[in-house]
Amino acid sequence: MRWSIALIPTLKEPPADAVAPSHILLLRAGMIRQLGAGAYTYLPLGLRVLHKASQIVRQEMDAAGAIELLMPALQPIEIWKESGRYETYGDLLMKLTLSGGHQMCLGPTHEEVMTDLARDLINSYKQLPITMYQIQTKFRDEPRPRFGIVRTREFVMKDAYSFDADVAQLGKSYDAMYEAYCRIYDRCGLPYVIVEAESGPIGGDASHEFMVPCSTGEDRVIQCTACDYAANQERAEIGARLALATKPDLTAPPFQAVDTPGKRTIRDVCGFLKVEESTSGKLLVYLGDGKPVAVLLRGDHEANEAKVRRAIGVATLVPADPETIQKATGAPMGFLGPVNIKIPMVIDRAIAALATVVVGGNAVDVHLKGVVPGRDFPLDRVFDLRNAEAGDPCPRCGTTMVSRAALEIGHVFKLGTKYSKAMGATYLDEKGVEIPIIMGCYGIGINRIMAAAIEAGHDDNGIIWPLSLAPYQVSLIPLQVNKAEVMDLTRKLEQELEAAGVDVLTDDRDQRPGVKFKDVDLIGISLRVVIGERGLKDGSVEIKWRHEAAARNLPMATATQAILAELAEAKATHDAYCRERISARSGAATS
RNA sequence: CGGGGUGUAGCGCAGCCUGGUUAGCGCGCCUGCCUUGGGAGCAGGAGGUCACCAGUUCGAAUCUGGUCACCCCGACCA
Repeated sequence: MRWSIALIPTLKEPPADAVAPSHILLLRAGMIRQLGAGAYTYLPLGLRVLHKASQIVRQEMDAAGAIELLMPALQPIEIWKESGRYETYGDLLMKLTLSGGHQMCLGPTHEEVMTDLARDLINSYKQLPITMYQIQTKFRDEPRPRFGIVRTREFVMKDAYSFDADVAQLGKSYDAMYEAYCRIYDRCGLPYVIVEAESGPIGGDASHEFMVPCSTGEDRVIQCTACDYAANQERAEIGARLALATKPDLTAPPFQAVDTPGKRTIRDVCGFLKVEESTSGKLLVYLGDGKPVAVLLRGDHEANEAKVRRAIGVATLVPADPETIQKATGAPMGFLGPVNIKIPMVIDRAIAALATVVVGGNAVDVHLKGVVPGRDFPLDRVFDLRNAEAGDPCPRCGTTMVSRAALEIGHVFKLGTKYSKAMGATYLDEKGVEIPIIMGCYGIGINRIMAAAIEAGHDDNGIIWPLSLAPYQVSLIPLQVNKAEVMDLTRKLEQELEAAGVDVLTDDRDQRPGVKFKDVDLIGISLRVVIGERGLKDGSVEIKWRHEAAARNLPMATATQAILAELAEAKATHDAYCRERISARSGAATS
C-alpha cells in the first residue's frame, strides 16, 4: 500500500475528548473516528488491525475444533422471553419495534439464538460434543460508553458455545477453549493475566477471565506476589491472617454508650470519636431471599455480596430498605451494631479479629465504644465476607496480594443447563433418556484486543504494535521521492517484499523526513526501512524496529533477503515464546 | 440515573464576565518560492448556520429559558 493513496489522517495534537492512551493514539494514528458515543468508524488502518486479530482468533478456534457459523444480530424478542433474560438483562438489551409492531432486539450476545439452533439440530448424544463460534458485531445499550473503543455500544465479539453430554465432557470443551484463548493472547503478544471470576450456578472453577493490566482497566485484579493465585475482586478470597487474637479479652472494661448526634457515616463517627476507621465496625442489613440478615464488617471494608450470599446460603441478596432496617434493628441506618441484634448475623473475619471495636448502638444518635467481639456479641458465624484489597493475604499461600486495574479481553464460562432447560434443548442418551444439553460460552472482545495491545504497547511517539497485529509489518520510507535512484530501489523492495507475502506500507509522500518518521512511529509499524540518498552513496538502506532504539544499515543489494530474514527471526523468536508457554501450561491443570 | 464539565473551521484553543466594525490565534489544508535524516521558513489563500430552538434588545457567539450532543466521576456492566 502506498501512503499517497491510503486514507491515514494522522493528528499532531491529541483530541480533547480522549483520555485513555489507546483512545488518544487510535485517533491520532488515523485508525478510528468517532460517530457518536460508543460508536466508531474503523478507518482502513484500524480495520486491518481488527482483521489481523480476528484472523488469529479464527485460526485458533478452528485448531481447537470449534466450527464457525454466523448468526443474525437481529433477534426476535420471543427467545429472550423464553430464556427469562428479557427481564434480567434489562435496559442493556437494545430493543426495537419494526413496522406492524413486531418487537425485536439487537443481540448483545447469542446464547438464546444458539440454544434455539441446538434444540433444532441436536437430538442425539452421538452429535456431542460440539463447539460453534462466530465473529460478529454485538449491540449493548451501555449506560456509559467509555475510553474510546474499550466500552462501546457496538463492538465485534467472537462468541463460542459448547454443547456437551455431561459435566466431564464440558470440562474438556472448556479446557480446549481455555487453551485456545491462551494461544490467541500469546500470539497477540498481550501481557495477560488469567483470573478466577464469579461463576454463577456451577460454582468452583467454572469461569475465568483474561485480563490485561493497564491504567484504564475497568476491573480490579487481585494477585498473589508469590504464587500464581489471581482473581477478580468480585471473586478473590482472602487468606486467614496468622496468629491473630482468637480469644476475647474478658478482662477488658465493659463497653460504654456515647452520644454521636447526627454521625451516621463511618468517617463522621470515627472522626468525632477520634478512632481509626479500621477499628470501627459497620452493620449492613440485606434481604436474603426476602428475610432480613445482618452483615458485620470492619468500617473501612466493603461487603462482597457474592460471598455473603454463599455464606448464608441464599439465592438472592439485596440491600434492605430503610423501613425494613428500622423494623429489624430498632434503629435507623447509621446507628446499627451487633450488640443484642435480633436478626441473624454473619461476621467478617477481619472484625472478629479485633480486640475492641466502635459500633452502632441500635438507637438513634448512639454508638458503643470498647465493644469486645466474642464477649459482647457472639462469634459463631464468622466468614470471609469482604472484597479483597491490596495487602490482604493470599488464600493459597498467605503471601501479600496486590491489586491492579485491568481490562477484560476474554471470558470463558461454564453455563450448565440454564438455557437448555429454559428453552428445551435436549438430547437422547444411549438409553433413550431425554437430557438437557450442558453448555459453555466463551467470549473475546476483538476491539479490546486492539485497545489492550496499545494500552500495553506505546511510547511518547505513538503505538508499538506487536508484529502479529501491526496493520503493516514493514514501512518503506523513501526520503527523496523525486530522485529516481531512491524510488527505483523503493519500488524494487516493495515489489519483492509483497511478493514474499509481507504487508508493506510505502510512504511515497513528498514530505520532509521528520514528518514521515513521526507519522510512521505514531501508527506503530513494526519494521521501518529508510531509503535515502545518504545511504545509497555507500550502498546501504537503514532498518529499525519500532520497539528498539537503534537503527542498523543493510547492504542495498541484498536488502530484501535481509529484511525477510529479520522478519523471519522475529517471528521465530515469538513462535518459540508461544511454544514455551504452551509447554509450561501443559504441566499445570487448567480447570 | 446522580454529580461535574464542554459545545466557536478538520484538530487544539481565545473571545462570553462588561452585548456594538468584517469572530480571532496555532496546527492542518490549497498556491507559489525555498528547504529536505526527526512534525522547517516566507508570501498569498480557502474554510464558520459561534450545537439547536425560543426569548430579551435598536443590535446576541456574548444576557435569559429550554432542548440536544459529547467528555469526566459515581451507580450499572449475563
